[in-house]
Amino acid sequence: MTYNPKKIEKKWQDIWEKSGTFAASNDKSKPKYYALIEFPYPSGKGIHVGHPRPYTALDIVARKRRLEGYNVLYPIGWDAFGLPTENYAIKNKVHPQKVTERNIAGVKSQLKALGFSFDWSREINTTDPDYYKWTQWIFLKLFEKGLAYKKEVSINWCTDCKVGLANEEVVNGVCERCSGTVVRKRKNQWMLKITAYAEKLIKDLDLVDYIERVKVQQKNWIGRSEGMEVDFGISGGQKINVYTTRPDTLFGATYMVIAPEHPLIDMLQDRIENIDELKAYIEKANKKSDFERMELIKEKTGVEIKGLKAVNPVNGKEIPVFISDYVLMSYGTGAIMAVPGHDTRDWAFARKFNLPIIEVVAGGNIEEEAFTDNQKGILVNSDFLNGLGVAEAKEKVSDWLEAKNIGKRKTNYKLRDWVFSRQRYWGEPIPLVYCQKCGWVPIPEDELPLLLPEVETYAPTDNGESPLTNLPDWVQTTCPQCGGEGRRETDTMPQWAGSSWYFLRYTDPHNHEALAGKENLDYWLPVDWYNGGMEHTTLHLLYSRFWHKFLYDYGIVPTPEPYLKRTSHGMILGENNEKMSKSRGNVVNPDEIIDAYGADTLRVYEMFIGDFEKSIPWSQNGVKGCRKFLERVWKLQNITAGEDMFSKELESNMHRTIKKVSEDFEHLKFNTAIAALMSLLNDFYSRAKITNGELKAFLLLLNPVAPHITEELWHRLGFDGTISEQSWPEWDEAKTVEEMVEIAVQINGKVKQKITVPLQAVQGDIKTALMQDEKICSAIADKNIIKEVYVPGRIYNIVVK
RNA sequence: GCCGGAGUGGCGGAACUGGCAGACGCACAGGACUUAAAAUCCUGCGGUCCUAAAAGACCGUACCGGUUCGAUUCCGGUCUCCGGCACCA
Repeated sequence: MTYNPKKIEKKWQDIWEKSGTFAASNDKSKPKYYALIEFPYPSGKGIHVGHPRPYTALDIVARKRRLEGYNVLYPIGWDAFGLPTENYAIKNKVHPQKVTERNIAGVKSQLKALGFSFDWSREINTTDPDYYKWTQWIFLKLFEKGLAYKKEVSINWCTDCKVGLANEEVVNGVCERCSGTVVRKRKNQWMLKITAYAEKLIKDLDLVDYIERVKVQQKNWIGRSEGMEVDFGISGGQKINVYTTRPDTLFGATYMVIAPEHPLIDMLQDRIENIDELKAYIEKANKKSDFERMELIKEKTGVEIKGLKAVNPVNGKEIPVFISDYVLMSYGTGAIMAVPGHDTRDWAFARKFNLPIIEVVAGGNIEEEAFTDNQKGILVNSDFLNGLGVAEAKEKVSDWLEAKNIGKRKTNYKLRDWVFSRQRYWGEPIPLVYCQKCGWVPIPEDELPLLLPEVETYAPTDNGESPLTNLPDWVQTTCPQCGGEGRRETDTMPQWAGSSWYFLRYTDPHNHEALAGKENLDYWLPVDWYNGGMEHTTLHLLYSRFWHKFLYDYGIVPTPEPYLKRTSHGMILGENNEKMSKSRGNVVNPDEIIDAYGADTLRVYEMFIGDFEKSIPWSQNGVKGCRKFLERVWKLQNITAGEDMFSKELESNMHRTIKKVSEDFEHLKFNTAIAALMSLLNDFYSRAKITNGELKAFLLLLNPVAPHITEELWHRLGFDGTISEQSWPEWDEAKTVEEMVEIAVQINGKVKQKITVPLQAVQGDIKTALMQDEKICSAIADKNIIKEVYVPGRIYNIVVK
């Protein structure tokens, strides 16, 4: 009779598994619901208590949906390529596949002990050739459409991992994974043209229900801006094309700046008088790492290009041209017109180099700082623009420039193409062959998957090439197109590849003919609810939306967006309020909590701990409190219960709680849902007797959070079947209110008395009652009533003087 | 610097659409049970003042001000913390 979670949890997990309780059905007549969590990386250290938080949240949603009659897909798999496994393999000389298998087994048993209602029959693994065959296949489709291309680019190079990194993987100028120094390195890399989808990736955010901060962060990352490209002529021929979002300030352009890498310098070097000085500056700028560049932000540097003058097209004035590394080659045209009066950076540069600062938008004090407000200002010193506001001036000057054919409107994005090559072993091989005659040629589809070959050492070569280059027999091949000599690509794909489409595979995980069958994709997509970490907003979430959009345009998937709804959870911190990590020694392992208190306790605690969207420190005492709650739930089997209805006394509380829990589960408010269940339980224990109907409803409401104990009690109380095959309780709105309500009586807004009145009472009734109340009468005795406010069911406020 | 989000008891946190601030839980204190402890159950628990006690009064949701019969909630300003971006023209 004592509550022994160890016994009952294992028991029900076995029953669920044997009877396939949570397997998604292929019966497509039922309405579907697709709930998704970010599939875990199988780490050798296993999971900590932070991982189950989002899994439990969507497990609640999935279980509730099943009780509501949906055919639910709640799948799980492994995002198993990646550096930690590879580094372990290098160090211990084990095949990463072996390491991966071992790690998966470990994490799998941890997850199984938590009793999630995953459909394990659809388990996938990104390192499984049957899976990565389709990752490679998608890459070939991208290549076919010209969205994958190889280019020598300056990439972020981690000197420790010896690997190229995407911009998204560089955090504060250092490597996201190992905190190693990141330098710029020129390398031939495969790139994916995510920029081709920049516009759609912003616009289609209107089609989806993502929490606002995710949308905002994605928009900022893509960084759309509208402006103009304008030509400035150069004395002696040639022109410089600049990009600006403030064409209205054209009359205030007093100099120009081009990026150190700008091709114009090479092109015009004969006409440049101080070419040596420029070259010295360029070399210095090149050598700066990103980190140094950031450090030096405050101090502007640059060199004037002697021998060249530019001409401002609106007024024909000659202005000097500089090179400076505050202008980036990778954005816009790599050249700017500088308007020191109305741009902070130009202002600082102009001050340092003693360049004229002209006010063309009145409203600030350009002696003190640049005036950048584009709402309030009025144009001055600007000929035909004088007197206009910034917005009108922009329009007018843009039309003027376009009419004269010296400028055109242009939209730019901060988003860059995705560096897709990694010089590492543990990733999907890129299925292309280089042929002298034919260039890059895809290997035939029927030869996919291109398997990762066996190698002796998994470490990259000293000059930073993939270890696959050490396999001449593998690298040497024939060109699939002409049959001549060919060399295989030795770079592999980044970890983000496999996770960019995994949710598609879940709909049909064993398909050998396609990444998933059309009828399955049509039925299951889009994902109805996807929960994941904020840290993936500009990485995985953006990448997978890009791939999905591409596949949509290709006609493979039925929806323009992969995920209908996206939410995000807060981290669970260590008890010392710091991020959980081995080095801080504050990691809590779920196994220990399950062993000491049970999986249901852990689940309840993680949902009750606080606001789901906020980070929160772990508290061992809080866990104990949740165990205590379940102990009290367990004792419900001793309580005397009668018929199947709700009793008169509890009726409105029952309906209110059903409503609250049902709604709270939909809005990530798991903490208040559980609080409501605790209150209801307290109410149960304050009664002499409760009914079976009340017991059943309570167990059903608690079931998604604490599935094992509720199954067991359902069984012990002799109710029919298992709880998992029941229906979610319904509430009657009319019955959620009490007949008698307590209202607060205020004098001048301060509560002086409380009275209980029928809900339907009108103001007159209450006034009559109040006039008989001693306290109220004495409080207003010698005063005049100025006003009375009655809010039915809430307050009655008497204003006196 | 820019863009988001947040500041409520000793702690985690509640509070509908402007309507009784502090639900629910933790910690703590007192009591019951016990040889004892644990567990369990009951009671109390924002602050200050007043009272023998009860009752009561005032203050209180980061800070300053405003709107309102009434503000944690709305408006203006300030401060602090967290997350993201960071020379993107």
